[in-house]
Amino acid sequence: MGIHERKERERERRRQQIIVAAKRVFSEKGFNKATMEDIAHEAELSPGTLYLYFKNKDELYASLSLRILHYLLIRLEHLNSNAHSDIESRISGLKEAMYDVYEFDPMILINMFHLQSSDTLKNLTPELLSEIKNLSKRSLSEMAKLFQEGVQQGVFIDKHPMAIADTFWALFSGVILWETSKSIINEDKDYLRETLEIAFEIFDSGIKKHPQKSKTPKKAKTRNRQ
Amino acid sequence: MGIHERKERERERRRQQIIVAAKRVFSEKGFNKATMEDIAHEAELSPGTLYLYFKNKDELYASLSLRILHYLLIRLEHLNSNAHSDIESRISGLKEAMYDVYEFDPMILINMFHLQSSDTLKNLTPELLSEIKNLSKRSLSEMAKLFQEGVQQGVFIDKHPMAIADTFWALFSGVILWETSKSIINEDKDYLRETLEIAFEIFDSGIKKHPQKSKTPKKAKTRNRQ
Amino acid sequence: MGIHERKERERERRRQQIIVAAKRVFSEKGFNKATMEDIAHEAELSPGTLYLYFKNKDELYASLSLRILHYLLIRLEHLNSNAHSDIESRISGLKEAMYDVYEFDPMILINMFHLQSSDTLKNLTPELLSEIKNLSKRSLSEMAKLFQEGVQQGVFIDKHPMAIADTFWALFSGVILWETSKSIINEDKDYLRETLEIAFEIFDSGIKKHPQKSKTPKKAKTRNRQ
Amino acid sequence: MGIHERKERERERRRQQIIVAAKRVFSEKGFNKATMEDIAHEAELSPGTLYLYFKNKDELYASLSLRILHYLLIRLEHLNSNAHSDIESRISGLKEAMYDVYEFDPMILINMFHLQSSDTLKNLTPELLSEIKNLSKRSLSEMAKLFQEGVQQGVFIDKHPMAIADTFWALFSGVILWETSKSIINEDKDYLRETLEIAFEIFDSGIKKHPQKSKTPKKAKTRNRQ
DNA sequence: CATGAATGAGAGTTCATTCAT
DNA sequence: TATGAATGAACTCTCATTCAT
Repeated sequence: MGIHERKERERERRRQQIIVAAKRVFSEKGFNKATMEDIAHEAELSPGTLYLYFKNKDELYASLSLRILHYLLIRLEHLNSNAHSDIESRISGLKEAMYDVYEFDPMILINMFHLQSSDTLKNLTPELLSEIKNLSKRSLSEMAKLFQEGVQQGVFIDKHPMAIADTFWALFSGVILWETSKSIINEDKDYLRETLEIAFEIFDSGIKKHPQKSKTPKKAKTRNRQ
Repeated sequence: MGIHERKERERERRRQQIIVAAKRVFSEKGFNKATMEDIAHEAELSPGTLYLYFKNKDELYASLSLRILHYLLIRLEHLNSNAHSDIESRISGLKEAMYDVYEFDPMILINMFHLQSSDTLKNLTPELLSEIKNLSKRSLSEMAKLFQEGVQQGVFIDKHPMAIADTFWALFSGVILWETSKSIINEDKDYLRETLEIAFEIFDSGIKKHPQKSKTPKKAKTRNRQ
Repeated sequence: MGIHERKERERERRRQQIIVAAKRVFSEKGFNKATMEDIAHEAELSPGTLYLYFKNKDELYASLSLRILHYLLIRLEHLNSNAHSDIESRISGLKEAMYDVYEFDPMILINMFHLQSSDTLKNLTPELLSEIKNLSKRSLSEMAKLFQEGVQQGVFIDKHPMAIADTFWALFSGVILWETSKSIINEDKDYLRETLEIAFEIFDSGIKKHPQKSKTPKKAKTRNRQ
Repeated sequence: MGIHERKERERERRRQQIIVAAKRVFSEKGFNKATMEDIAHEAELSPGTLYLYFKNKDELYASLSLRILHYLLIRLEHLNSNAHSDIESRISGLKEAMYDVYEFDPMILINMFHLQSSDTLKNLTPELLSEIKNLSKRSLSEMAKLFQEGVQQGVFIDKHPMAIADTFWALFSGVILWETSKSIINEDKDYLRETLEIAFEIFDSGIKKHPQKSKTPKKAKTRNRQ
């Protein structure tokens, strides 16, 4: 009993040890140029050992994303479980969660965005792939649930909540990738935080119903043009 | 003189021939698994010849982005040159331009977004890198110019136009990457177009000034600053 | 004393357990692709345990042959111990023994033929190697003994009995290897049995003295020529 | 024209250069322990170059057999083309051919016998595999043709010529493998030649019809069946 | 300018073997 | 004695790049 649990714990610790090393190496050398031997060396293990815990390099690479996806999901679930709070404060909770997800591990988050829409995705074990899919889907659903409430309350624009969630997620990932890209090129000040705030502000305002405007103003304007 | 120009033209034609081949191969095999030999074969040239026109694989890879960046810039400049049109229709022209940029070459556009924030960026010749930087910056500036007008006219929220442009670009790239990612995983219907439309709608509405709502407390704050 | 014997017996039982497992794995995966871990798993033991009973993989591999060599030797000794039977029926007993050796374990027999004239042979412990040598030699000697009788009785051709035994053994192994090879390539009907029978028939007839023929006909011919 | 032929010739020369090196390395290190790098080094080429001429190690390994199979086939065809000679002398020509095949390249011949009935066979390109199959089949057929004549003339026993050919080939390969094996183990005198001669003698005599002997009981039996 | 054969470093991965428990 | 996690050397094979022609 105890012995089995201890083994299990140690196994998990080793996995973490490897993941931590992989993160360091990936950050340092870039995701493509890091070798399994580098990671093994960083983890103070032998190359062969890595394969006892991860099927191959891609799986190790992808596993990095799992933790952050888990974290994201937990935060979002927590957000939805506190059902009492009003929509405004929950949206602001959502944004806070996103900041925290970014802080949780910037490198890995970016890595995860890269992972999406790359060939790597296709080489994963079905299990890992479906775990990633599942976590993503559930996280997006949690977001959608949140937006749905606003839509039902008539506060948000009348769009499919899932589409709003997709937009939100796309905006978040887009800002992070683009600002990271800029700071790599320019190596000067990092505008990530500011841009993210502005982006969220625009998004916030954009999903709200603005009675006399939005579509209506267009008509009004159009009328004016005549 | 004439002879020099002809040479120059032929040289440029060869480059294009290679770029076209590279695009085909990258689209087919995925960007990582395409080999220089594949590309040479597709271009009906020998591998060695590729190196007469591109310093290395990364440069060829990155060069693909240049064409699309050029196209983007031209569209945006054109948009701003027709200075008479009102802000609304110019924003809608901007969106149209983005759709066209996507249609221009989806694979390469995604590739370009990947290129951003990847190691590849660091291995480029300074010339190529600065050309990419330059084109990006100019495109973003063109967008900013457009938003700035709205801000000045008091139609758009009172944010730095460059930040709005960054947000817009981030949203655009984020939606494309995320929807592509979803369609790779699920292989079912592609929601790219729909999500992009909703995203733009939200963005549109979000950058507009909506006097009586939501931001009221912030306005208070703003007022205080004065 | 008793305790020592019991230990010895248990040790031997474990060895057999491993050998049985090894046989199964080798048959299934082919001799090269079977791993020590596969075998350990099949034997429901850990990889490390295998090394308590066999010095290394080659030794385990070679040990499989020992059993079949033992079996062969016993059969041959039995054949020679029943000294009363006539030469014809003993030869037919020999052939029967060979069939049975094949049936005893086809995979291992083929494996054994491969083992001969391979590098593996050189990596064995001197003990194991000499045991194999010894068993082979004794088996061949038993065969030779049998042929010798025929030679002494003037029924068989006047050749060194050991050479006849070598020929017999070579014929036997050659047919098995060649027919196996054919059936691997063609995957159609297996002619092993038929070819083996014909081969034995030819051999039978070939080692008999045929007074007026064989060498004599040549002389006859020669005479005719004169 | 000339340029193409020259290239072709040079390509063939390189192939031979590699094959020669492979032969040397295989002989020295044993077929399993020889590495591609060893072979490349021996051929004074780089490892990568080997893969320009052979798909993989197995194919290189198997290609060694092709030359000897070619040689065998040519010898046998030549034997059958001289149709005038009597059966006796043609059989003796066959034996001579076998000796020469052995002399042609002992190592490779043994290698070829090993190749048969091994997993390697299954990993070859279909082309190479079918070339090997084809050459083997044709060689065996040539032998069969030869035996068939003897059968038709009533000089040889009344068996299917293909079965006789199989037996002959099995005997030949069996003797070589067994005698090689013995000489590896004992490192004393090599009896290959002697055993091969005796084996052929026995085979010769064994396939002849010997009217009044040996088979008489069987004939009796046959008669009884009628 | 174009070729394409040759390069050779280096990658991911496997697996026989060891050894602390 | 048995374990099985860890080892790490060694393997095959790839491919961006070069250079003699």
